[in-house]
Amino acid sequence: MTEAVTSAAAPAPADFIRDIVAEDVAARRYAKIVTRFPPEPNGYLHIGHAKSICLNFGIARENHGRCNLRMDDTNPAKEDVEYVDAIIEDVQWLIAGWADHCLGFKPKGATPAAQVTDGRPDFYLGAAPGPDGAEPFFASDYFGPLYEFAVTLIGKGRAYVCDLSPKETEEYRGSPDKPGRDSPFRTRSVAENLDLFARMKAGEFPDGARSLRAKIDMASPNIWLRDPLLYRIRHTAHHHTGTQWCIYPLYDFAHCLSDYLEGITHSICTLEFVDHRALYDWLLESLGLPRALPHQYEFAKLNLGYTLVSKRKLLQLVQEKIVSGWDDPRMPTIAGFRRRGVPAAALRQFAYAIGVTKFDGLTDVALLEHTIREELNRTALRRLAVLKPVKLVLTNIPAGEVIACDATNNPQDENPTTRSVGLTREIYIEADDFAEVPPPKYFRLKPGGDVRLKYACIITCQEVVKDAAGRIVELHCTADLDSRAGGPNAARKVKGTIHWVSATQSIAAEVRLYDRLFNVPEPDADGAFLTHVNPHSLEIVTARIEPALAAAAPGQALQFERLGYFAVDAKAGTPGRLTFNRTISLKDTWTKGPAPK
RNA sequence: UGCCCGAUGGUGUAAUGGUAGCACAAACGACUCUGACUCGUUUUGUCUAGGUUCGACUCCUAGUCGGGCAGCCA
Repeated sequence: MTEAVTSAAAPAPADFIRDIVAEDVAARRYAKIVTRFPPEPNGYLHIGHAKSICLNFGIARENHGRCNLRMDDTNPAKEDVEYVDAIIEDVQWLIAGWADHCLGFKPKGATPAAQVTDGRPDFYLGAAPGPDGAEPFFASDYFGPLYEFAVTLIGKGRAYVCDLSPKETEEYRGSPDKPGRDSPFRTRSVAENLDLFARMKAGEFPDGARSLRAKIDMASPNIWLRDPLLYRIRHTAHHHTGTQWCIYPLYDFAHCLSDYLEGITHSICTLEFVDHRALYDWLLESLGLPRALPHQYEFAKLNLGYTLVSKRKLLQLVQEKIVSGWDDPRMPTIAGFRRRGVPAAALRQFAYAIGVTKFDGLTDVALLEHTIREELNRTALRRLAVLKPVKLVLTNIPAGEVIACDATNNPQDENPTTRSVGLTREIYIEADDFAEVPPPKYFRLKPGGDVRLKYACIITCQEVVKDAAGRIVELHCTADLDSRAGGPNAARKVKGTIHWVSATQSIAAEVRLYDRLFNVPEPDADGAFLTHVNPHSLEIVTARIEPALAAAAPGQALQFERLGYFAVDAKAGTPGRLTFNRTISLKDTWTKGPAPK
C-alpha cells in the first residue's frame, strides 16, 4: 500500500479528475499535462492543502507532467514573505522522494517574457529549470502581462472602468434571487476606459474610487457573472513587487490568466469555486488566446474529525496563543505534523486513501492515525523508554553487574539488526505495568506474579516497598536468568512482557505527550471552536530512555516499545537533554474508551 | 427562496446499464518476548417516489435532505 505513494511503478489511484486527465491524454489535447498548486501566502499549509498537493503532484507524476508551485499573491494586504518561505519548505518536504522531479520552478527573479505564438502576442512562460537559483511561481510576477490582458479586454469592449463605490457596487449587484442593475458607467467608450484604466495604474485615484469590471450580464443567475471586478486600487506595498503597483487584479482575473501563462492544462480547485468556472472560461475565451486553454475542475476539500482545516481559524489559535505557533505539534499544519514526527509518506498515503470526489463529507481521523501507524510500524527504530518510572530491584543480580541483552531494532525489517541493552540490578519499569490490586485479565506485574522483561528475562515480584505515606517506592523481584534468549528456560511462557531501562545506564529526557486539540468531532460546528479546545492536549513528563537514544536526531522515526511512536523535537531540546514528541500512541485494544492519540 | 453542486454500511470510497466491492472503525477469535504487527470470522449500505429498460447505485422526472454563491478576500 505504501508502495503506491513511494514507487513510480505503483498503480495510481483513480478518481473523476484523473479520469478527465486520462481522456485528455488519450485525445492528445495537450503536449504535456501541467497542474499547479496555488496557495495564497497568508498562512501555513495544513492537511487540507496536503490533499490538494498530493492530487496535483500525483497527476503530474503519473502523466510525466509538471506541477507548478505558485504563490497566489494578488492581495498585498494579507500576504507575507514569512509564509512564502514556510510554504516552499512544506511543499518540498511533502513531495520529497516522490514527486520532486515534477515540481515546476522558474529562474529566480524571472518574469514572463513577451513572445509571439501563432502570430499573436502571448506571454507563455517556458518549462521550469532545475532547483539551483530557482524559485516558485508568483502570480505577482504576472502583473505586467495581466495589465496588458486587461487593456486587451477593454479594447474588445468587454471591460469597463466603474466609478461606483464599494457600497454602491454591492447594491447594484442585486441578490441571489434578484437580478442586479447595470452600472451607470457600463457604457463608457473604449477610449475613455483605456484612459481611466491607465490613470488608475498611474496612481491618480484613491483606494476604492474606481475599479475595472468585466462587462457580462448584471441579470445573470450566477452572481459571479454580474460584471465582476477585475482590478481594484490599493496604494499598498506588495511583499513581492514592492511599490511598483497601486492597482491589483482580483482572484478571478489573475487566476485563469496565471494558469494560461504557465501553460497549465488542468486547474484543480475546491468546490466553492464551481460558480466561478463560468467566469474563468469567459475571461479566457474573451481574450482570443492562441494556445490551448486550461480548464478548471473542482473537488471537495478535506473535512477531518476533531480538527480544524481552515487557515483563518488556525491563525486564530496561533494569535491567541492556544498553541505555540503554526508548527506546534498539535497543529494540523504540514509543519506541525513534520515536527511531531509524522512522515510525509503517511500524509501522502492518507491523501490517497480518502480519495477525490465532489461529496462534502467528514473524514474520520482514525484513518489518518492508521496511515501514520502503518508507515511508522514499517520504518521506526524500536527503543526502550519508560515514561512514568517506578524503580525495580532485581535482588539476585549483584550491584555493578551489567548483563548484555540483544534487542531488535526493527522486527519488520527483512533482516533485523540488534543492539545491546544492559540489564542491571536496579531498573525502571512503567508505573502502569505494576498493579498491587490487578484488574481482571491483567497480564503485567503484580505481587507474587511473573512477567518477562523485554529482551531480558522473566522476573517474579517478591516485595512491594512503600514509604510512610503508603506510596510505592520500589519493587523487589528475582530474575530467572536462565529464561534469557538461548538459556535453558528461554521457552518459558508468561502472559505478559513489559519494557524497562537500566536505572544506572538510562538517561533522562523530556517527553511531550499529545492528545487531540479539540474534544468534539466538529470543533466549529457551532462557530465557537475556541470553547472546544482540549485542556489536556499536552502533557509533559520526564522519562528514562535507553542510552542508544542519545544519538537520536530529528526526522528519525522511533518507537518506544509498547508505548507509541516518538520523534526528537527539532526546536525544543537543550544540549545534553533531548525533547521527544509523541507522534502517536500504539493502538491499544486493552484499555477501553476513546482511542488515544 | 434565484442559480450551482452533491447523496452507496458508523466513516471515507469503488462499481460508468449486468453478482454492491475495498479501506478505516467496531466486535469476536488465533498468534505473540510490543495487549503492537499479522491472520481469521462477523455486523452494517445504494435518500424517497415515479419512469425508461430483459435488467438501474448508474439514465430521466419530481421531491427530500445536505453544501456553496450576494468581498474592491482567495
